[in-house]
Amino acid sequence: MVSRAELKEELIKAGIRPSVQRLAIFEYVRRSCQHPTAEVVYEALRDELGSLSLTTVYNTLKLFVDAGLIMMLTIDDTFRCFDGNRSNHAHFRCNDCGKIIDLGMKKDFLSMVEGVEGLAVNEAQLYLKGLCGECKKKK
Amino acid sequence: MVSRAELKEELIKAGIRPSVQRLAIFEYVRRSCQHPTAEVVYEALRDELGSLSLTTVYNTLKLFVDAGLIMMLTIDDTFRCFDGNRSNHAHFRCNDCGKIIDLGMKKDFLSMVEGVEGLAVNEAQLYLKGLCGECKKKK
DNA sequence: TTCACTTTTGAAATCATTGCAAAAATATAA
DNA sequence: TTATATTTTTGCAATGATTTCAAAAGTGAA
Repeated sequence: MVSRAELKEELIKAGIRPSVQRLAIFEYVRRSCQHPTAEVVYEALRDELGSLSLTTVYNTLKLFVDAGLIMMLTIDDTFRCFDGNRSNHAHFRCNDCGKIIDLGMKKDFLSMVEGVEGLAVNEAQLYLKGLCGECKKKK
Repeated sequence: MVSRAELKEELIKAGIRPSVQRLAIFEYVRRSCQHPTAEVVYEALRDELGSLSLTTVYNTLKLFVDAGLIMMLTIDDTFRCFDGNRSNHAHFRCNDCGKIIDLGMKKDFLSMVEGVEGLAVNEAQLYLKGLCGECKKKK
């Protein structure tokens, strides 16, 4: 697991001062295997930090996204969630239980897209939707 | 171009009664080469129809999405827009001018994703973001 | 310590979307 | 046709995630 010191270093490298709140939020999102919303991050850290403002969580997550440290997912149109996993991966959302699953993705998947010449692509998100294994069985 | 009669037939086949509003909204989204929001559809059709409610536009677009007739895009996290193009395609959004561009996509792009076994995938959206040709030049 | 700058905070505002119940339109039955 | 049932549309109010804003707290430099 990535140490807190390494995460701190990473923030500094990105030109972000590692305040207590920022480091805690960064750590939480990076280590989470779920895909937390701002609200979830807030609920999880408010006690640990003694005090925390939801506004800070929103601002900080936006700061990280702009710096390219984490990703914002819009796979579910009713809420935004965040992903600290920086490997090349796709996302699957179950339409029944709402679960979001990470899926591996080959590096050259952009070769599947026609017409990218002339565009400067610097972010790619592949969203798959349907039924997960368990929900498929239930039906 | 698809005729109005064909569009009407398509609604009926999907089990949707082709009211005046529904047909107009369906026609608009299907024929648009842009990716209109509910608001844009509303502004475009309110005069043509004499009267129209924004609520109707929202309800109707949802109806079409649920029936699989059109797609809802969440590529821009600040608004939802709709796409009546039913070919297999990806979307690129320019971070500078906000333009959304359709890109062709090969049919077997799912072969690039690992771990889809066991999942029933029935929708896929590939979102690319970056700078379009014009905005790249400007910089 | 003082000063300038950055970060956090909470309350209020925003705004896209939805809920709801009445009105209008349309289909069905008699 | 007329009466009745069902579907669709409408406008307004409510919702709720996200942002704005200005004040308070924290931090680093001199």
